[in-house]
Amino acid sequence: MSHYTDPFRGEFDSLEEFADRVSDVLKCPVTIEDANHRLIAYSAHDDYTDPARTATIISRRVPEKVINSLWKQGAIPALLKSREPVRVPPIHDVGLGSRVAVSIWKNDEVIGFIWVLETNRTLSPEEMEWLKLAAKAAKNKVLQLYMRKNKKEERVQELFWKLLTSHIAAEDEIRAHLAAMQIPTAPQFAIVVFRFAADLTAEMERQISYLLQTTQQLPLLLYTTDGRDVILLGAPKTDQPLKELNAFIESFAAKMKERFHIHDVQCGFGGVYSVYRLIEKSYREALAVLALKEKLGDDINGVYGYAQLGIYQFFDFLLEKKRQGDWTNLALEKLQAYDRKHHSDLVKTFETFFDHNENVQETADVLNVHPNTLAYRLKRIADIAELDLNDMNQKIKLYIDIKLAKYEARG
Amino acid sequence: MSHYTDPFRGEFDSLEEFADRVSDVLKCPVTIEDANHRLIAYSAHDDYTDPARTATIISRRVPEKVINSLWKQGAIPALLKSREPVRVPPIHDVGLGSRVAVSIWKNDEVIGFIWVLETNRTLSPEEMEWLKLAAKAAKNKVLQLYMRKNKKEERVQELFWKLLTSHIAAEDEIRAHLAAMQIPTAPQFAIVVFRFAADLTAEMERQISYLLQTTQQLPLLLYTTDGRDVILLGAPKTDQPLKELNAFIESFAAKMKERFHIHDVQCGFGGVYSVYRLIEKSYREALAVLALKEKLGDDINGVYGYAQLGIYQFFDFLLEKKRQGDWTNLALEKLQAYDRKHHSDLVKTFETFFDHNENVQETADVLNVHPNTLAYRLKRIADIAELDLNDMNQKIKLYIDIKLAKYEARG
DNA sequence: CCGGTTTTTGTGGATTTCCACAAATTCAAC
DNA sequence: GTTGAATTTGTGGAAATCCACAAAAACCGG
Repeated sequence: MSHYTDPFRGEFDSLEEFADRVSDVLKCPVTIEDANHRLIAYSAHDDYTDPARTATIISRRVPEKVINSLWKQGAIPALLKSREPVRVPPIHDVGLGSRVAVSIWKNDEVIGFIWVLETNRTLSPEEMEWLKLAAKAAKNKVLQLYMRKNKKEERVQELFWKLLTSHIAAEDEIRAHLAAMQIPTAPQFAIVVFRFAADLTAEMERQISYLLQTTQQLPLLLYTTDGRDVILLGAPKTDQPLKELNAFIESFAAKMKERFHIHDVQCGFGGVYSVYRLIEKSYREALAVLALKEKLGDDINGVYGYAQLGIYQFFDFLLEKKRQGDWTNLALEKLQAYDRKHHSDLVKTFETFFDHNENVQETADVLNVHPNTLAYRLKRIADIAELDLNDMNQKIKLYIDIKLAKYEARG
Repeated sequence: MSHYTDPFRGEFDSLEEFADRVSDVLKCPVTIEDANHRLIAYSAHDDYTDPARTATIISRRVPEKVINSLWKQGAIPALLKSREPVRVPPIHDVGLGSRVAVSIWKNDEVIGFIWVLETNRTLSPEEMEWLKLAAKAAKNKVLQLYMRKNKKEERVQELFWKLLTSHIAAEDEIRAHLAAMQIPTAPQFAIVVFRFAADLTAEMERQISYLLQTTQQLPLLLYTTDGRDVILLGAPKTDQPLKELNAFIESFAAKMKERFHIHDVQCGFGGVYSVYRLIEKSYREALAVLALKEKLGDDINGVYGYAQLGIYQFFDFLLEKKRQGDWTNLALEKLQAYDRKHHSDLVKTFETFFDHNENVQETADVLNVHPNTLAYRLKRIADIAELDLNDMNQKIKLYIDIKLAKYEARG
């Protein structure tokens, strides 16, 4: 291949025009995506496209399950490593026909992809080389798009921070701002905060941003970072927002781990509200979850939502009162005294029992004792602490005091 | 009987001497008690006494069960009504032989009793008249005793109020004061407060005092009144002080009702402590129980001890926070919204379920529904409120918030 | 009034709890 | 060490819970 045969020389008005040109040259449908698999342009006059391409064009982004399978299959990792074109065999599960892709680079960074759908032909090695040229030719156009986006992004971030810090009080004004920036309104939303082990590097930010952009589980309205935190405004769309948020977090964490080998991610989210004025509150609550996780560790493992913190929501408050003095639980003190004297584990037994929803079997398993042993200990606890095991109220108080004591010891 | 045959004329050095005299005249063992059945004097040279009398002399008070049976049998009510001697047939259950008694009066008030044990003879009508004379003759001596007691009583009350209001801080000083007044120290104690419907009348005070003095279930170290409150310093003697206190209260209230027809008695007691400095705290806690009872009514029926208040202990505190704002429970709000819209009772269902210790059967009975209905509703609650029914923590939070809402509505 | 949804009640069976009692084991104090 | 008390484990049967599924009843919007 000699340089004077480059078919992508010259100027193109738009990336659409460019896509059509590539399509003409290779005689295949062509799609151009940005680094986050959002559709930038696609060739128009194509006779055949597979379901995956159709879905991509309709929703202006690559469906998440397609992205997932391309990660699993290895195509995306390969494209992120090398400038060479990659051929992907058909993946029928997700409606992918056979295709060839190449990544678009700027310096050491991938800023987009060109996908060529091999409808009823296979690209020759020479055509593969042409594709590489196409990727180089696309670079500047894609970059321009980036610049424009970044400028807008900056303004959006500024707005987001104003919302997070309650700088705009009037609901109408907030709505006006959001509309001006083309940010859709949502009937309900919550702030989600991911906290990483260390301050975010540019590399990590790119990876996180990539994951967030490609995730379609939870609509994300806004996004920013702060030190080691990533802050999101998520907008659950079902009437079970907590479940949705939890699922999103789990899957995000899992993907961070398996795709980028980043393990140490904590997460919390605040209350789900429908008034934008409460964004700041949701943010505070998300931070409260993270602060509690730091302290309580195991006790609230797997809990991300402020709403699911349960009694821990007001622990700081109770602790304050406890420190003021006049907060005693004689029952607990007696149990502790007994434990100390007889090297027993009554307090822990009770705590575990409640941690496991008063389920005898489960608790006995966790403690490695016979269920009857557990029953015996509970009766013993009732005697020693003068606790009526049929009185939920008293049991709750003891449980809270046990947790509070732990909390106090740490906090 | 002519007046010049009165065998109890003249002076007696002491009540003991007087008792001996009566015993000589009637040829029977004689016991003199004050209005509260405390032993004042008894005749010495008796050949035979029944177990009840022995016990009375040993412990310097009439055993409670003897008093109880004399109330039931009717002797004491009769003695309180009339100045005539009363004959009591043997009550073997409590070791009482046949005896005759007469009350000692001052104006319209009974200030003591003379008991004559009919060992192996029966008093003749004439002797019965002599007994009446004996009662009259005893009056002044008994009164003197009262005066002395009252003076001491005043000083003791003053001390008690100092303790209740934390006017003496040093433990040693408190002990010294108590010792100076012959008040025994106790390893543990708590303040008990009975609150009546209206300010106490002299009449009621006498009745209450009577009951307290004759009660031997719970050792009472100190006693005073304040408006409609009766304040006690009780000293439980077992290692299950709460049970002891509860039993005492139940029995006190029952006796107030059946003997004096006083129904409207509320009661609360504070924490059980072993340091006198904490008397004031226990008092505050007892008052807190009463205040909560006023507000919560049914919710803490049958609860008297501060320790058994459970979560209500910190309800005032939480309410304060709630009123400051930023206290929301979306789960509860959703349930309430659902209830309003569908005229259902999900919130009440959950509350009742927890009130009854998560017992399905019991709750279903109380709500008059099929157990499966309850199960269905709970599942519904879990869906609507996005509540994990296996997570005690979340359930507790919801329960607290439900109670808190009720509490707020009232308080 | 209809048709569909929600709610209540019913049935049956596997599993779990509850309870009382007994045997085995551990612990502590003398 | 021995002894007695406290603790753990075991057994068995009655009762309760859990679960899935189905029929009946109540409710609601058009």
